[in-house]
Amino acid sequence: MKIATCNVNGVNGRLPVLVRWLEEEQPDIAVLQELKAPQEKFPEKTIRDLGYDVVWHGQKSWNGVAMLSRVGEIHETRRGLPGDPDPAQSRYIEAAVNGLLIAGLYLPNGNPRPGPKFDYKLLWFERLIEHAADLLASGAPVVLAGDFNVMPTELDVYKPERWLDDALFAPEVRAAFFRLLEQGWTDALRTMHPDETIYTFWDYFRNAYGRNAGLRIDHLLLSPSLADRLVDAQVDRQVRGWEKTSDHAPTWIELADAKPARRKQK
DNA sequence: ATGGCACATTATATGTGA
Repeated sequence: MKIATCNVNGVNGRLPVLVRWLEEEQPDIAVLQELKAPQEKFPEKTIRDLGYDVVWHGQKSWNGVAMLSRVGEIHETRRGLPGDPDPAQSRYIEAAVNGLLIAGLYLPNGNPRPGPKFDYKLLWFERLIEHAADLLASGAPVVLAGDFNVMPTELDVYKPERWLDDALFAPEVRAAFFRLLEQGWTDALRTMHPDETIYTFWDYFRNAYGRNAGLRIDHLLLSPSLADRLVDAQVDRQVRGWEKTSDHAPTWIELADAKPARRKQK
């Protein structure tokens, strides 16, 4: 089963890119971020016509998250984090799909640092860490996927020294990411590619994509039972080269089928 | 330190992103 995350940077403005990617790569489950569309303006019919069930949490102008599935119905379990510091911002959606619990998230950018936006990022991160602990404690097979707006290590940023004061690479933000991982989550991309330079984002300026001046900020984190089923993790970096594309490339994992439950011996 | 680009908005400039 292939599970993908993509920050689409405007679901309507970039709908042709999204449709082409879904047709070519056919992810079984996908989470999307930065819809930049109010609830009533989500292109539901286009997505359903491609064979996907879909739920979404829209917001005018900014943020907005969605989940797509072509492997069975989506059973939404929550939208918004418990104790969300600003419920008006649509940044979290969670659902049971095909035997998995999938969380799609869009962590705040947090720039400029210092400032109220950075404080909000840290607060949101703390709420996520608390909720993630509950998800792990449930024992369910969970995928936490989305745009985390964090480069975890120096390997994840083209010029680390230039990003030290940025909200995406600040020490306290990276520390929060590692506190989350230490609960027992597996960073799927990094686990499959331990030493590789692998990015998920290239900005629109200065030919960043052409120069491979990128960042790895989109992540898929796996609960322990799913980490055992991880067989591949990749970035569809070619999508970043298409016309009118997002500045993020789709990122995905492949999970092996769950082992059937052991039958009792007679 | 700045600005480069691109999205959205009861737009024609501004806020936001990373």
